[in-house]
This record gives sequence, structure tokens and C-alpha cells, in this order.
Amino acid sequence: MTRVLVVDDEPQIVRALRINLTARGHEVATALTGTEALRVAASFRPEVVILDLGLPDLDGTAVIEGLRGWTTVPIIVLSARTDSGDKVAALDAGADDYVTKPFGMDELLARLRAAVRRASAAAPGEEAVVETAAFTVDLAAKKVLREGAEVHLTPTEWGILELLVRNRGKLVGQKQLLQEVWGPAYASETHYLRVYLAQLRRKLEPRPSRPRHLVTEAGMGYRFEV
Amino acid sequence: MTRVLVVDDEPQIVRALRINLTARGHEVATALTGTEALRVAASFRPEVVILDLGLPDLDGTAVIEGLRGWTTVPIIVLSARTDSGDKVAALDAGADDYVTKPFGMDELLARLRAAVRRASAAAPGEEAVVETAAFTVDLAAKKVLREGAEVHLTPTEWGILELLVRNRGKLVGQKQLLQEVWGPAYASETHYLRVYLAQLRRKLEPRPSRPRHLVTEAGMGYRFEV
DNA sequence: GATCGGCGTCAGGATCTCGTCAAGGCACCG
DNA sequence: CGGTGCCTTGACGAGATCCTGACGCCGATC
Repeated sequence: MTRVLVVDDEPQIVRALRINLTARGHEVATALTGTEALRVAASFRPEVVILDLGLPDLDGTAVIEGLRGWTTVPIIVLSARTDSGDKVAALDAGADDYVTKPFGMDELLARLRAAVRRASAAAPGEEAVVETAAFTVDLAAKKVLREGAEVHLTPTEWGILELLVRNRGKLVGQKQLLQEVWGPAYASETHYLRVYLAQLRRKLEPRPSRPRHLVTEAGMGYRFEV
Repeated sequence: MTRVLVVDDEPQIVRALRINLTARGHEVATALTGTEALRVAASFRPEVVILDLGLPDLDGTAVIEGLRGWTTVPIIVLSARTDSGDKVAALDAGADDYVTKPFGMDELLARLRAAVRRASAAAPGEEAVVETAAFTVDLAAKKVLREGAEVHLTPTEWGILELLVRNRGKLVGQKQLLQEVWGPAYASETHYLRVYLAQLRRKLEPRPSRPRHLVTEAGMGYRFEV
């Protein structure tokens, strides 16, 4: 139902959370250190992060900032410290909620529900179908139609197209595209974009060499025009 | 800075919150009962609500639901009850956060900041469009329209225009322009500015030699006039 | 009236960026 | 174990953008 990333260095807590979360139908990934957390977050794309502050390698706020550099995913902080200074620091670093150990599992789950509800409410319930002169994109069904026939897209192609269509009309920077589709470590692999944009155009544009919908803004990024 | 509605039946708590919040530049409205809270919320349009659960007239979840019927404003619940059932009920009713009394003022303020930050990040619906007699600048989409047609700008041109438009009406020093667009090492390459301002005027101004919107302040810098 | 500094204008060549094709590597699946 | 689809990487021409120098204009100053 929801992808949750659990970050804690105590295996029994990780285990307890994993059991409770999977029992409620969530998909769970785990990390035992801060660096692992950042790495896993990039590939797993969690919809919410549960983060313990007492990690062995990195400071808690460092992990929060590392995530906030490229994502707005809700972060619920766990900590044994009841000191209010820690709470303030974590919340101001970008955390969404702060729960002190020991915590009630039902309370944590309620806070998690609240965080997910907020995040999904924030994503505006826009039209799931966008139509251009040449093709049709169904964001909900993850399908593209061209002249009635379905066009097959690879996961990467779809990731790019989806991001552009969701920001239709707006310019999307190449950095943003790379970070959101490939992950934060790929922010400067601009060559990937050129290759995949060419592929998308070949599949979707009537005149791939003269694109009318997938437009390049040299030096800045790309734009989807209806 | 931010409009806050404080709802509590204990006058000393209301008073303490009002003092702390106004000291930080927030605008505060208060209510002592649930019905009053709902009424005041409708007229005051708070950007965040701090709500005590132990109100004399209405049940706490009833107030939350009454608010959630028409607004998504962040609600931070205060309560003397530490029972986790109450927390779950309040959070699932639509509250955003739950703080148990007695609470630290700095923690509450940090949670308030977190809630406001989230809400403002979630609502990017602001019009970032600036219109002049001759052309229109859309800061979010990075687009410029002139007589209905889109004008293509290079990254450098856009960087200058964006900086000037964001400081519209104000004088922007040439040093600042150069440093923010080209980088700190280029603070004295004033020739660049002359070239690019001329290009911008040629693309945007009806009479490039008589600029009305991209104005030069000799010896100092440039100014964008609407 | 001459001089000087700041500004606007223009255009060509250097430099960066983009599109395109194709080949290699890797995982997955039958 | 071979095949297939997908992602990565390299090379190169085409195109867009940027830098640079030359020149003329204007107002201020001497």
C-alpha cells in the first residue's frame, strides 16, 4: 500500500516495525546506518521515512538534510532523547514529526497515517489523462496511446515522461529530472537525458527531429507542451 | 507572519501562547470553546490551528471534523491525556500533530514551524506571473510571452531577467547581477551586462533604444519597472 | 570644445550543449 | 544456455550559446 523506509540501528526495533507495517499491507525497506539510509532512499523511493536519530555513523540532522536535498518525503523521527533541544533541531532540519521512545505502536502508526494522508493530499488531484495532438498520456494507468494503439515505454522512459507531463507547460531542469528519475547521485549525467529524450521523441513525436511536445530548452532543461 | 488560531478553555494557556506567538511576529486569534473555534476559523482564516482537546462544549474530534469539512489547515492538538487511544483518534480524525501537556514552548513552536513549512510547500499554487504593458514573465514555468507568442531566452538572459523581476521596482547593482548570474569571480565584467541587457531589450521592449521596463541606472545597476 | 568614462550595438569565432547512432554490459526469463 | 529487453557509454556532427573586441553615442568634466 505504502512504501516505508525504516532506519534504526537496533535490529529488534527494525524487526518489530517491519512486522507491524507489512501486516498492514505496507512495503518495507530497512537501513541500519545513515549512509545506508540515504542510499536505499534513492533506489527504494519511500513514500514515508521512519528515522531513528541515534545512528552509529551519521548525525541525525545530517541524514534529514541529506534527504531534504532532493525529496520532500515525510520523515518521522524516532529518538530516545526527550530533550526538547533535539526535537527542535530535528524538526527545523526538515523532519515532519518526532516520537520519543518508548513509543506505542498504534500511536506511531497513527502518526504515519497522518503523514501519508497529508502528503497525498498535497499532491493535487490533477487530471490523470493528458491529450496532445499526437498522443495521449494516462498518468493513472501509466499508459500512452498513439493513434489508438498503445505505445510501450520502458520504466525510465515513463519516469521522464511522467515528470514532464505532471509539470506540463513548466520548464523542468535537467538536474531535477536526473535526480527524480535516476536518483540524487546522477544529477550531472546529462547524457542520459539526451538519449532518453531522443527515444521518447522517436516513439511519440510525429516528427522526432522537429519535436512539438517534448521541447528542449538548451542549457536549462526540457518542457512538455500540450 | 503567520495567522494562528489558538483554541483552549484554560485562559492562562491561551495567554501564554498568545504572548509567545505574537512575540515571534505571528498574528493570533483565540477561542475558548469548540463552537467559537469553528466560527472564528471561518472568518479569521488561520494558517495553522492549535487545538486543545478538553473543551467544555464539543468533543475534540468533533472540532477537528468540523474544520476538516472545509479546510486542510494544519491542526496541532494539545491534550493532557497521554492515552494512546486519544492520540490515534485525533490523528485519524484529521489532526496533523499531537502534543501532550505539559509541553515545552520551544517544542510546540518547532512543531508549528514544521506544520507551516509543510503546508506552504504543499501549496505552490501562487501566481508567479508578472505582467507589463509589453510582455509577461512566468517565473514558475520559466516562460516569457510577448503579444501571445512565446519568446525564447537563453539561460543567461533568463538568469538576468529572473533576478530583476524578483526584485521588481528595486535597483539591482551590477555587482550583484554579475555575481548571481555568472558567479563570484565575474563581479567586474560589466561589459557582459551591457551585451545581455541589450539582447533582452531587443527581445522584449517595443522600443529597444527607449527601454521602459529594463531601465539603466548609470553607474549603479539596472531596475525592472512594471 | 576636447576629453573621458560609462553605455549601447553589432557581429564573428570559440566554446559548450544537444541529437543521433551504435555497440557493449547486465539482468531476467524461458 | 541462448535470447531479449533495458540501461549505459562512446564518438561525432550540428546547432545554440557565450565571449570578445571594435565602434559610436551621450553626458559630465575640465
